[in-house]
Amino acid sequence: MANHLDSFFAAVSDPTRRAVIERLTQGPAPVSELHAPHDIALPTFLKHLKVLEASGLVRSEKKGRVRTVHIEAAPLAEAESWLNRQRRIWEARLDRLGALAEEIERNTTDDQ
Amino acid sequence: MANHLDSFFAAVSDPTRRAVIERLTQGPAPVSELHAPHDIALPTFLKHLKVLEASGLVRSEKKGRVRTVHIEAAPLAEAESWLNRQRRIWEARLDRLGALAEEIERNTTDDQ
DNA sequence: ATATTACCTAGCCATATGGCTAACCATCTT
DNA sequence: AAGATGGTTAGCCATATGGCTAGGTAATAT
Repeated sequence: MANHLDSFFAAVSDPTRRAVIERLTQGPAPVSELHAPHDIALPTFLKHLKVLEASGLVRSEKKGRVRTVHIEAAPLAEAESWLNRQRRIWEARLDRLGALAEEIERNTTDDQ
Repeated sequence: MANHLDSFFAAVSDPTRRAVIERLTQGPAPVSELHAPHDIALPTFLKHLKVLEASGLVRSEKKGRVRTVHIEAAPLAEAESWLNRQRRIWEARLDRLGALAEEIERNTTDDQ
């Protein structure tokens, strides 16, 4: 039952990891470059990368001594789709409520 | 710097809490009804509700002894927007890459 | 007046998370 | 061959998270 969404949303709930994602939308980058702007120790940063990779949001290959990381679009789209679905259901319900309110309004007016 | 997105994504990274959200898109509900389908103790469930409420995804009012919970749309839209933005940037980059590839293709063909 | 219902608080427990340092490869550079 | 660079592993620590039980309180139903 453990959903993709679990690990995706968890991955993206951390500001450091979101920053990495934002950087990676601009194109792939080696670990050291991704690490540079963040004021935390490298091993700590590597943990974040592992979380991202485990969630499927990111992949990486090592060539020589440098590991290059790139973003993976599918999980992003999946999460977006879930949010979109929820919002649409919610809005549809609001519409029905609106229609109901109008109807009540009409009836009430008729009755008077 | 602590972003709204932090607590939102964290809130939504748990399957129990996502289920609650899904239920609430259908309309408001009292705590006991929200709790019913989940096989966990009430106090545990209440913690989940607190997380949701702290993230701004949900609000509730108590009347008599029953507390009614309803969903709040704004944070949902905000998160969706972040995801959407990332995906669009990423896709735009792919398009540029595609154009570049085409151009290279053209030049290579011309040169031969 | 009592019992039931609906929720809340407190407190315990195990595991997960995000941070660190220290030490260790492995690959380039010089 | 030595040194510097880029990444990795191991292990420690504090706090957060998700679960539980036990024991409230306040409102309604009998």
